[in-house]
Amino acid sequence: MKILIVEDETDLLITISNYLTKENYICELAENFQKAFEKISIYEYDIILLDITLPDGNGIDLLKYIKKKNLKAGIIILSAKSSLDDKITGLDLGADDYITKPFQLSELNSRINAVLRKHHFDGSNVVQFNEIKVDTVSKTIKVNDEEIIVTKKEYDMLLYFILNKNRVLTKEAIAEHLWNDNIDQADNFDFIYTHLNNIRRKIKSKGGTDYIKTIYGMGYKFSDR
Amino acid sequence: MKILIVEDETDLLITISNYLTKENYICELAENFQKAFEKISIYEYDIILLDITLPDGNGIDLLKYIKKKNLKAGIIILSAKSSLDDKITGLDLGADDYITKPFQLSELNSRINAVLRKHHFDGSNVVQFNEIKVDTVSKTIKVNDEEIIVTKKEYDMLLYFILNKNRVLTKEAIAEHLWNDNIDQADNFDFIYTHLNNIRRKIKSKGGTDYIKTIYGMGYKFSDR
DNA sequence: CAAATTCTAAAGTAAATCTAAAGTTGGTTG
DNA sequence: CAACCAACTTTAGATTTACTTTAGAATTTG
Repeated sequence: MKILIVEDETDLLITISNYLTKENYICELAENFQKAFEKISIYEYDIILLDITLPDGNGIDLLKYIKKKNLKAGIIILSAKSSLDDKITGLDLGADDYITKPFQLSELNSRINAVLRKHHFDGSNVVQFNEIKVDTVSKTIKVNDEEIIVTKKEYDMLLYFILNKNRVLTKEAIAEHLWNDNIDQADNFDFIYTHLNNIRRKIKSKGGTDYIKTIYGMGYKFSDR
Repeated sequence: MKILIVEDETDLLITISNYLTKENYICELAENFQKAFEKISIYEYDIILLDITLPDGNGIDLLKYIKKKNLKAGIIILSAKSSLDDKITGLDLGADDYITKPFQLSELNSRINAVLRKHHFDGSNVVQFNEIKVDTVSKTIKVNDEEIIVTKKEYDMLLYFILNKNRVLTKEAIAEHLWNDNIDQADNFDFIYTHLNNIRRKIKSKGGTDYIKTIYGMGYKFSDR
């Protein structure tokens, strides 16, 4: 899961990023309006953490822009004061949750989980596709009710496939979602092959179907047919 | 075990905290409604000691909030007078016990123990997982009926694992539960490794099984399988 | 201040991730 | 349709990251 953190206090920005990275999220950082705007225009995120007060603009405007562009990201507002006005404005404009600084990182984490559940997982903790079940709390995967032991990257990749079933995903899209932007974009993405192969092997080992169809020259499609 | 003490008389607050810290509880303090509310929204506690009369609000409202959020903390009300009304209201709203000021600290301690026993330990003083027995009164641990000598941190950590068996606990979650909030969140939690290693070594020394499974990149899970 | 506990740091080990290269398949073109 | 190239698959192993273990420094406790 990929998160954009928009926050002008650099210390807090780094603290949040370190914590969420340890919790196995892919994090990208924006310390002002301008950078946040650029990133939002270019990349897709699952969650955006949005500080309202930025040195060069207002987070509310970013929120409006996100909603206008109809982006699928869940939005959690970070606000310095428990200002009821800001809170109401934010939630009215379509933010999914609101957290008042200072906050405990574990609290942020559980709110992120709640928003992800609501937004991307149809309200459940388990994302299922036929005989494959992904438990997003214990971060485990079962095939025909037998657990397969997967690494973080394998887990992320399989979840990304299932959440984007029936859509062709290019290697570039996969790389963009599973790695943050300090990876060299000009590189070839051959390392994806290795992870893909591991997932396919592990699913087959429990008698699962290989739903990951190779679309030659295009990418991959996770699908029944 | 982690305790939140909500009490506006600073002297009493400090006195209780000092005493309970010596009794090996992790204590956090809130001297008004606002702070207590913030802490309750953010952290998990095993016990909350709740003064009803606060300068900026009513403890009963906090109690309602705790019950509404369905928090697992046991609640003991501290009340200045033996006001029967407050007592009945508190217990009706789901408080677990009630103690009237002034009280003996040892009396408070035994009430805390009783609530913990009822709430977390299924009514018993001994929490058991196969060949491992934790006696929560004498705070001793037996493996195959032989005592292992553990330090406070080791005792707390093992009890936390057993009470959260079959759940993956991240290093962050462990740190949050076993240390109070003056620990620097940005830090790495490498010191956990040392305590963990000590627990594993001591359990093995009496022929016990190492139920603490390492989930690489995720955390630890105390489990049979 | 002596002893025990807790934390820090560093060396050792294991696992995950990435790289590279050999093998295979599919599509294109003469 | 045969030959070739590009894209994908698979495997081995190099690199990086995460965890384990140990020793000892710093802190707390009696």
